[in-house]
Amino acid sequence: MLDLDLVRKNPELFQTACKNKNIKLDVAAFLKLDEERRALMFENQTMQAERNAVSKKMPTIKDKAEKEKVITDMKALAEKLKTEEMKLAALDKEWMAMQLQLPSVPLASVPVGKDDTENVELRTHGTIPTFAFEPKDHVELGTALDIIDIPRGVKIAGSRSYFLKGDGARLELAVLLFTVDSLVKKGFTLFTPPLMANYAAMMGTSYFPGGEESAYAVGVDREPEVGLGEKEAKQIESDKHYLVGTSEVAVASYHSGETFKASELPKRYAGLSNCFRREAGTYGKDMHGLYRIHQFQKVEQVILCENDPEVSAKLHAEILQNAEDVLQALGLPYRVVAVCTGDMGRGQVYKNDIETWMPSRKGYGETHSCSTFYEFQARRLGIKYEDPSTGSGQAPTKKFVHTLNNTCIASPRILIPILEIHQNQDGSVTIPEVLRPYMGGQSVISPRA
RNA sequence: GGAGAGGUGGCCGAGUGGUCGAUGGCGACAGUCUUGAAAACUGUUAACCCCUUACGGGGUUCGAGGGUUCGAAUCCCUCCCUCUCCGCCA
Repeated sequence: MLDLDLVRKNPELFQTACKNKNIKLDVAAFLKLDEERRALMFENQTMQAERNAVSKKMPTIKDKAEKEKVITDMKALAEKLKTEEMKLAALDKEWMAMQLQLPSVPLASVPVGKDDTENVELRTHGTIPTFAFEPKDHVELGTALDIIDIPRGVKIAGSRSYFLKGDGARLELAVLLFTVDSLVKKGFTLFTPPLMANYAAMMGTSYFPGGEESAYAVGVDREPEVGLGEKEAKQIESDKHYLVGTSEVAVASYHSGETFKASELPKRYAGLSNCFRREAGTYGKDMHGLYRIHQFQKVEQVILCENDPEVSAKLHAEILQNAEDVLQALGLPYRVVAVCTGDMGRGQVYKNDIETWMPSRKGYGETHSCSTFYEFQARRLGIKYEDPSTGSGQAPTKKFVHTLNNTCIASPRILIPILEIHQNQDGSVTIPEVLRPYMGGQSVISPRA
């Protein structure tokens, strides 16, 4: 939820943000509803005030006849209040649904565009490799090396599933651990968070409403046991949890409802987790290999900081650099793009993607996503801090923190460029030097004899 | 899975139908005293929302949601969560 006062005073600002972010919302219609709601609230509160006043007097009324009359009157009032409250509840529901659609306003520097084709390249790093031989793609390489097994993954878990095997699984762990260590050295606190989250966390991080189709829901009726019939498992509404698509959901929610002292900020957090994505609506897209799959592992950076655009901008640059440091250490060429309005989320005010060169795609593929939210998530999550700049004497003003997050590494997608770029003519893959300590000193993955 | 206990303000903990947003304690903040500190004493200490330019007024919140009632922290129902013991288990 946004600062509604801001929306009320600058409707056109938010209408433009809706347009640029491809969000279908009539801000004027929302504000009209907002006004109706407030008017009805005022009416109801006036009735409630009367009821309360009379209730307070009630014990002092001794006269029987008078008491009878008051009770009769109050009965009528209670009746009326009840119907009005039902009206308000209906209005509230509609209001909340619209309110959650409201986007944050992108910074002025964000390019306006309709989708990822209109993202703007900011800079590139590294040299795009050329091969003296016909390079293989990661699936060919991985299959020949017996480190990736997609057909059997599909056999067990359906399309977009895979096994990493042997040195492939070890390579993944090595990349993750190397990344974790690099962040820990920079002062980040590592988390292994819950992989299941409730609605509040999904909503608080602004994945819901809107992203329900992308998340797996768990909390199923156990009755239709396997083998007893193909009756569809029913989801128990009250017991429902969602498999997280990123540890950001849990890590950013970690402090929900809490208030920091300013001296405790910023928080530099890193989450290591499996990530689950239904990839609904991507049928037929990126079907080859390990690019777009349902389950992966990711090291995510999450920052909570003061409500100051300069501070969060600085931290945005910092976590972007952290990811770049990892890519550079792995010897992977990449580029950084400014994500345009149409390709950014509802809550984000600024976003960069890092795209890593993938020979088999003959282009850059998205591997990282670095977002600044300002207070959008913090408002939903209720994360505040005491602003020290409050004049001395009285209670400090509480402000919402700014939140940011960025991928530091996501696997197996990152294995695509690692395998493809570091492949050798004989089908072996040279392990990047920084990963070797995590693989017992091994320097190359070779075909088995 | 079986049995039991419990969820009240920043924390602890009273409160079982009515002037209760809630006694008391702790903590925090401010002041008095003190060279300073401690102690002692005094005072102030919730969040969110609505009306109002403001002063101020009002509403909601005692795990959540429903119900009974003129009136609910208190009675009834459902759910969620926490804790203890037993069982099972990585």
